[in-house]
Amino acid sequence: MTLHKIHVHAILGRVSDVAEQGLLQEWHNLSARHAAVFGTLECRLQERHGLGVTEFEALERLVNCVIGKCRAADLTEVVHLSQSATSRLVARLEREGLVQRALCESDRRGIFVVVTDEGRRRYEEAKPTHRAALEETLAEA
Amino acid sequence: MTLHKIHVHAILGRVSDVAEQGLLQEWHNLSARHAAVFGTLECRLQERHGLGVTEFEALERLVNCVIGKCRAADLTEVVHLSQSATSRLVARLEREGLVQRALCESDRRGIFVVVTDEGRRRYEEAKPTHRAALEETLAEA
DNA sequence: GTACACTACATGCATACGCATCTAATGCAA
DNA sequence: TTGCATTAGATGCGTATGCATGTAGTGTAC
Repeated sequence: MTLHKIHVHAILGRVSDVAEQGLLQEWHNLSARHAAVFGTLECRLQERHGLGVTEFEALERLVNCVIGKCRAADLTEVVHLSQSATSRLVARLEREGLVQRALCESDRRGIFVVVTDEGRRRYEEAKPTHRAALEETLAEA
Repeated sequence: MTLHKIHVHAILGRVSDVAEQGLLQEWHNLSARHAAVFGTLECRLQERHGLGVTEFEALERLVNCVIGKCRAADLTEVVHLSQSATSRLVARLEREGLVQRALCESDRRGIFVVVTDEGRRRYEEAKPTHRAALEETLAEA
């Protein structure tokens, strides 16, 4: 191996190290940022409105549906949770009277999740808290 | 209220709506991005190395300490978990032989968490998987 | 129509989490 | 020194999570 090749290796090594450090930094930023925002949201929504972040996001999705209902599977994408966790999330929301399960006539395996008036009320109540927390935690970076 | 003031209100209303939508979008991007990266990391590290994401990040912190040990509280910041969750994380790592708890002479309330040789080995083994997953999931956005 | 693969959602189970609390060590003040 | 507030970490408890699986409805191939 020539001296030249050794130098090339050393340089390529450093280049990939730099790239790796960049990725690592990006991931740590993302992670820290997410933890800060999610943590604040969870805390504020819980203490002031008795809602978890995922409960709130699910309600938001439902309220923004013109028909006020959507399939359980649609909620799964919104909350970034597993299918089973989403199922239990809907169960919690139903237990608190914020949504109702409705049969889906066109595909009787599925269900519609429907916001109740109480659900809309709780969502609208919590919305300013949610937005304020976002502004506070996202602005600072 | 004059017509002028009504217009100003309408404009300010739209301005704050736009700002709100921007924040919302930013949060949803952050959330989706985090879920994608974390989910992939968790999956790959678990199936190929039997490590969770937080276990890996804790090991990384320990290995990068020149002295190979740090206080339990230091790990809490790295993993973005509660103090109690960190305590149990250390317990899991210890049960698997990847770290050891050591008395901290200067402050006998605290402990040092020390990586074992096995811990270093498992970390170095998993590192390429971790980096590849980061590259894959962070590059695409 | 029957059989079979597939999909939507529910649920048992093991595990990880946060909160509240406990224990032990520290440090400061009277 | 004694007393008390504070801090580091461990742990009991209730809850949320994911995985694997169960149940029921759909759609297709024969």
